[in-house]
Amino acid sequence: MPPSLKDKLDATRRAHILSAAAEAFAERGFHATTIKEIAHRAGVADGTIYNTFDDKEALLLSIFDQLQHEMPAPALPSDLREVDLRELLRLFLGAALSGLDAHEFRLFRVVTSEILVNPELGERYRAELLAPMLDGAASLLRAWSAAHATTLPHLDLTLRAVAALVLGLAMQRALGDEALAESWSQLPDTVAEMLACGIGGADPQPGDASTASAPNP
Amino acid sequence: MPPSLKDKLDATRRAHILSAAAEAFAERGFHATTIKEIAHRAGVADGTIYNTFDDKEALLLSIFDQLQHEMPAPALPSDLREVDLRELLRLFLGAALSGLDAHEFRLFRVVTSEILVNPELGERYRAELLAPMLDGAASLLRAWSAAHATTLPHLDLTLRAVAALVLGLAMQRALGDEALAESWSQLPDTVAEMLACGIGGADPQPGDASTASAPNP
Amino acid sequence: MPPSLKDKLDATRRAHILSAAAEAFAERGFHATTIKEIAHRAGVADGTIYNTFDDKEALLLSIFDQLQHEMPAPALPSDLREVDLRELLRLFLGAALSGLDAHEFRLFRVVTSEILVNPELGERYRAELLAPMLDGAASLLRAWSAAHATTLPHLDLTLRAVAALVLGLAMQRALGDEALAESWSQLPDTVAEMLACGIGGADPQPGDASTASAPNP
Amino acid sequence: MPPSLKDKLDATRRAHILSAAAEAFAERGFHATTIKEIAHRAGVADGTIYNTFDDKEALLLSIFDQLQHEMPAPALPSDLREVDLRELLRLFLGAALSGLDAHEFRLFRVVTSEILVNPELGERYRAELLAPMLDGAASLLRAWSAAHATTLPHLDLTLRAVAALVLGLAMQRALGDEALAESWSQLPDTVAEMLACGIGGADPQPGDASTASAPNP
DNA sequence: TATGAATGAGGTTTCATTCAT
DNA sequence: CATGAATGAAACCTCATTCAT
Repeated sequence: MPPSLKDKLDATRRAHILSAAAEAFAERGFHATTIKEIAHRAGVADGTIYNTFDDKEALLLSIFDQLQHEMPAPALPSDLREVDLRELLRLFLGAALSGLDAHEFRLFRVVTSEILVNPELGERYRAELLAPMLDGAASLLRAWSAAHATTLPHLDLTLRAVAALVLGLAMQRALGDEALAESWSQLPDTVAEMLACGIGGADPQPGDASTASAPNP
Repeated sequence: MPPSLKDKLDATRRAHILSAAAEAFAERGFHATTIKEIAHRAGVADGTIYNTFDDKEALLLSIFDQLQHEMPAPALPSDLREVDLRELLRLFLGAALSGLDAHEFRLFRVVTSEILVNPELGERYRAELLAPMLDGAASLLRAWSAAHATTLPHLDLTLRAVAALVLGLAMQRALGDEALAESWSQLPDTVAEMLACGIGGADPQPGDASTASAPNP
Repeated sequence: MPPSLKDKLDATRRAHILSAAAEAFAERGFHATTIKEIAHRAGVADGTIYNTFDDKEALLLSIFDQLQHEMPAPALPSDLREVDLRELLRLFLGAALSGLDAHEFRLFRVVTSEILVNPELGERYRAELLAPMLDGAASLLRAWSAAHATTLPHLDLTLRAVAALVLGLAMQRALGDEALAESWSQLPDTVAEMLACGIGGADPQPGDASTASAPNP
Repeated sequence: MPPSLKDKLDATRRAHILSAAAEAFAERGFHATTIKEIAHRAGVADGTIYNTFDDKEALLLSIFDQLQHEMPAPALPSDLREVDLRELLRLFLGAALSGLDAHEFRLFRVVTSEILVNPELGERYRAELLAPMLDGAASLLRAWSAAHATTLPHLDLTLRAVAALVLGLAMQRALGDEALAESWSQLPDTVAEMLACGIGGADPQPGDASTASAPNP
């Protein structure tokens, strides 16, 4: 059965209110934002919000869902043998960091802030975002290892370190680090190099034979 | 002039209340914790808290101050030529991660949560914790580079990546990652290796100073 | 555009709450009256009051506004040559004193009490009540002087003295002077005579032998 | 038994605290002034005040007492035949108005404000200040009437009108009327003339009793 | 007697949520 | 289904007063 008109109206209303809520939360934080303010931004009455959402907290959870679904997946080649480790990391980091960038970190800030303090949201964050990401990355790395007939030591910690990099960079930027903001788009490349080759390691990318790469001879 | 009795009593009372507040905040978050609850935990009346602290927010700021002052500095050798990059990173990460560990991440969680949403606290965090840490690390790395007659590319980004690792690992652990909790004490070593030599890089430990450089002899 | 239903409901609610507040203030004074008590008297919840009024102080200011708008103006003949000074004063005092009487001095007491101590209200009192009254009286007396081809010395002080009489009589009555309460309606006449003719001065109203005066037969 | 040292110390302490309270009340009003502030101004601890005064309200009552005792009595000639009505009024008004002036109306404001709203204080004001003043003035006027072999009509209302003038002028000045402030010292004379001779009446001074009367022959 | 920290009742105000219209 | 006024619990904070030192 295709979505009825009612369904479509519902979805539109939902999205409309959610967007108003997101804006408000982003500007003033979750606790400082009142339902009245969200309703005003959305151009509806206070009560109307409660027809669509159970709670003020439900708004935050929905925003969280949205964030989660909008997270882009890295665009990987079908044959992992085509990419070296550095490239793999670059693609992975690129997807993660650009996903955050899209929202200008405003929502990241609000959601992260609540995650740390609201057990329910915290658990969902771990179960629905962090764990799948780590799992995905884990199988990706394993597949890559297999394709390249090599082994990566400390796989678990490595994964967490990569996730930590993403989280930590996002936090620093969310806190107003301007240097990061400016070089955000170059980060995947630079950080991938650093991770793949070690700090101070390897000459930069172009025509570099020494690195882990030695891509497609 | 030595601290008078009054000073000592003041300090004790302060610490007592602050500790109650920290506990309460850690358990329930800043916003969900009421003054009444803190007072109850501290075994004093509501009003008593206001004899020592201006505000509920002042409690949080004081906890922040405490965290800041308790942060250990890395124990470095006087001659940087004695350590290779990996060891340097290990010492640095060790200090940072153990500093966080001491508080079981409860306060880290509360403070970080507010940092993201409270502009005043956010700015202080950046100015008083993050920036000094980055600056300290920057001069450390520069001194090390000089001592080893080498150059580290992307110094700024490298620093931020290291800070990101610390922050990001702390966040993951604060969110309940048990694997991280268990291997927390080994992290400095493993992550330092990873950073110095690259993922999948270099053989473990063996007192290798040349490290990541010359990866494929 | 005629007042909408909403406007009318708003006005009714406003008046209802204001009346409860006025009663409560009148009985217990501004500071001793709690919002809870006003709400109880009005038969609404505490919060409801804040939908209509910003503040506890806003209630007082609104009562003040009401007092101000309800002040009656003296009913003067179109041709001032028709009245002598005594009659002019009588009409003026009559308007002022009956205006106060209407409220049984309960509100006068509360408002006056705060006026003396609350700079904002004090200033408004002076600018919106006292000054216009003095100005109005001043032009009235000037017009009367012109119409009667005479001059009144000390015009400013005279005006202030008349205002003082009104204020002072109101205060004494507000403080519970029963003699004043009983003879309130005769005050305009008697005081006008006193002012126009001097204490112990002049025969009663023209051609009237009956009055109390007839001093030294 | 002469006052012991203890009595003297007590009195000094009392006066000291009272003066601090008066200052504070005058600046900020009774309700806005805290015991802490009074104690600070007096250079003592909060608790010390309670060794001398029962209550915060007792401070106000004591200030009231002080005001009352400091009120100067008019300096009358022993033989009332020497003064005409105008001079009598001048002396009376002079005493009352200069008594108020001495305190710059600051205390008048605070005390009056509370009088209107605090039943106990209101009653004391009427019984201890207003009534004696009216009684004194009444017997004075009666004595004067007898001495001059004349009768004053409306004696009660006249008295209240005179008291009203004093109160009302004080209130206007307390509310910031600058014209009044400037001409304060001339008021007794001008107002006495006005009262004795009628508004617009009589030529200045010369002991003229015929006055304003006979305005329209 | 002076001190001033502790007390805790009580005040104002906010705001998520409900529900009659 | 939208509305938005009403609700009232609950929060933060103040401050007169007490009392151990």
